[in-house]
Amino acid sequence: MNQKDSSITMRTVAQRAGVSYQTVSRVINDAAGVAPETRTRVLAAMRELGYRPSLAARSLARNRSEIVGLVLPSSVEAGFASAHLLQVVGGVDRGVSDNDYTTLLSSPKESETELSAFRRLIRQRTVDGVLVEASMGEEGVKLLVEAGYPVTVIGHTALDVPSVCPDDESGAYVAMQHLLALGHRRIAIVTSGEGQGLAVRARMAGCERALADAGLTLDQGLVATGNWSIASGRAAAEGLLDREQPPTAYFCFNDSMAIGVLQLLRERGIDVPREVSVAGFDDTPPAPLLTPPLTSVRVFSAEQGERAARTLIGILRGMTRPGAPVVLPSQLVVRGSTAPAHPR
Amino acid sequence: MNQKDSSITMRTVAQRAGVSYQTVSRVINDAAGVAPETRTRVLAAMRELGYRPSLAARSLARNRSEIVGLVLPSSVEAGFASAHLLQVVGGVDRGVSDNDYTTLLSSPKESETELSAFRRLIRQRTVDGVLVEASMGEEGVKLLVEAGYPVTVIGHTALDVPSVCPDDESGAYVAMQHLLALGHRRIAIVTSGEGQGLAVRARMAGCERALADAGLTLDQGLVATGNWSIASGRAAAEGLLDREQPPTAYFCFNDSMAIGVLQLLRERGIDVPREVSVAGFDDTPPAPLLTPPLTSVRVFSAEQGERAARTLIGILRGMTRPGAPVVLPSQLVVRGSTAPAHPR
DNA sequence: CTGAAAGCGCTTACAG
DNA sequence: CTGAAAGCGCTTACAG
Repeated sequence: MNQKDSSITMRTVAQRAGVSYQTVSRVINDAAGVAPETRTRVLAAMRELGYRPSLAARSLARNRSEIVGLVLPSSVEAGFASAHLLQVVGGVDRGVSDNDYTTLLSSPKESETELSAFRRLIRQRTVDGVLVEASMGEEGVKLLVEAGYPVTVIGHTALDVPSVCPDDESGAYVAMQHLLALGHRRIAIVTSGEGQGLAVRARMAGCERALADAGLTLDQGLVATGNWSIASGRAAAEGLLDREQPPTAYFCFNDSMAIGVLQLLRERGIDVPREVSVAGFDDTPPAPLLTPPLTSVRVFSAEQGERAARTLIGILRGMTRPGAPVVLPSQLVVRGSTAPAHPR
Repeated sequence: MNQKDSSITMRTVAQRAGVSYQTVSRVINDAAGVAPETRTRVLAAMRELGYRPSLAARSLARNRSEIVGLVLPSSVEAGFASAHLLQVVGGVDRGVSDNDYTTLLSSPKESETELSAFRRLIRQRTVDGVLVEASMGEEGVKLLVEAGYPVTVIGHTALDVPSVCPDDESGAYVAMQHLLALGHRRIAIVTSGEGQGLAVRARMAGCERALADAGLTLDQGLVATGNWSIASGRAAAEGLLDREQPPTAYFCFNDSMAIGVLQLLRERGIDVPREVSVAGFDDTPPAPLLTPPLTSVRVFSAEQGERAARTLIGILRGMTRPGAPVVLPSQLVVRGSTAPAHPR
């Protein structure tokens, strides 16, 4: 039997319960003013018939769908980011479905610009609001806002829309403090010039605060700029090793660049962590598997997604006012790649 | 201006174009029998007004939504699988949106059973068909089929539903052949007893075929059974090392177990690949980063998702008959963890 | 080739 | 507390 298009509608239920179908609607929507006895009868009829309301009809009548869009970068070249993105997806879906909403996916087609994912969502008119992963950029967010959609960003944004982001500043602060506490004084910072500008700035601020707390200031000569890739981490290390006084520790703003640093140090015969310490950021799945296992800053991606979903739905329901960014704590995971500074 | 609930409906467009709104409908649906001149006028009106049809209304009237569901395991503990799953998501979304469908996500809430993801989808009645990732199991697929939904499985299934799966048999065959060609004769196989039964069987069959081609047969004493985890890989290696004639190579049915094997061999001071070779399966992101980089069998997850999406939509459109499983080729990626057998 | 009618399955005021 | 009416924005036969 094909239950799917079984024409068990509100009418069927109403007949069986001996009421009008409007009353069935009331029961479904928990509207006040239904006699308890009637309600019971209707609920029984619904159960017996296996009635399931049509979302399409409901959406049409109410002018909302209880579906939220989720815009993500295309996964094709996600690489390491995959763990983060998938956690975000999982967290979002949890937050969304716990609130009896549903998640509609939208990522850009390869053949099109990144904005296509946003345009498709707008064109379809099927979602009530949209969650946007920060690396999708801000143009699309603007389009959504102009089109009248409530939006929540998962990650950092400079726009005036609600967002849920990790505490990059204190994550970097704690990592830097860790290296300082191990006695390191020449700590290289491997940052990136591409994308994620706000996160980079926050991390840098955390570094400077830790240095300041230790009575030090940032030595620009120890700052190298990569592009998040392993290769750029290698290049950064290569440049820094040429210094008269090479660093005794490297703090990289993501794990990939830390991996590049580790690779180059190994090739140069420099032992980590005995001679030099290395720390990363993001705590990606490979981190614990490297040789040595990588000390890194963990961000809670699933929690970010879930909080963002709850925030958005709160706004959709008129229960929350859009407010300041929600900042979730990050956490330093200490592993074998960091150790006390080599006594000179 | 809030474009979202702008009441630009078919009526508005019709007025502007000076036709009835049914004619607008015809134009939108590319129905035959509209005067070219009229069509042009309607299209112009649509563009000028920025008209976007309501998916909800259309779904209600046509009794289909052009939305497909995607059921995935919850990502909370996905770990390495995350790369595979995210690739699947990306591939699915590509295949789906290229066909002007949309992807609705459904993964089980933590608090509920795995079946909840399926039940929610069925209850909501909002999708036309469903894509199911194989690790979700077969119970849910049965529920969907009973409820009348066309289903396509991404991965292996014993059920009689369309599916798209990797060629595990030939992947394992090629990996085994690679080890044999390197001169290995005592090759341990580290398999798993949990889940993925069909994939395991296919991989085992591939191993046996490679052995047979080399005039050998499978030595059951060299088969160890883990549970996909790193720890179980370690345990497997530990057991095998105790043999009088320990293996000279390990072929593990996933990368995690291969990582466990690598870890244990290192602790025992056994050099990979000089003394012993190790190969994995799945080619997860950490594989190239290990010490030594891991030889592994790559499966094309994004392609699986995309093909599955196209298959399902073909069926929904009545253009494809559900047929035999689509089998996508796998590929051996040779890296530093495999080398010629140590001459005795 | 185009218009008028009926209906998809709900919700939302409006009476009573 | 419950029913009858109108409408959400489309599609689908049915006339002409």
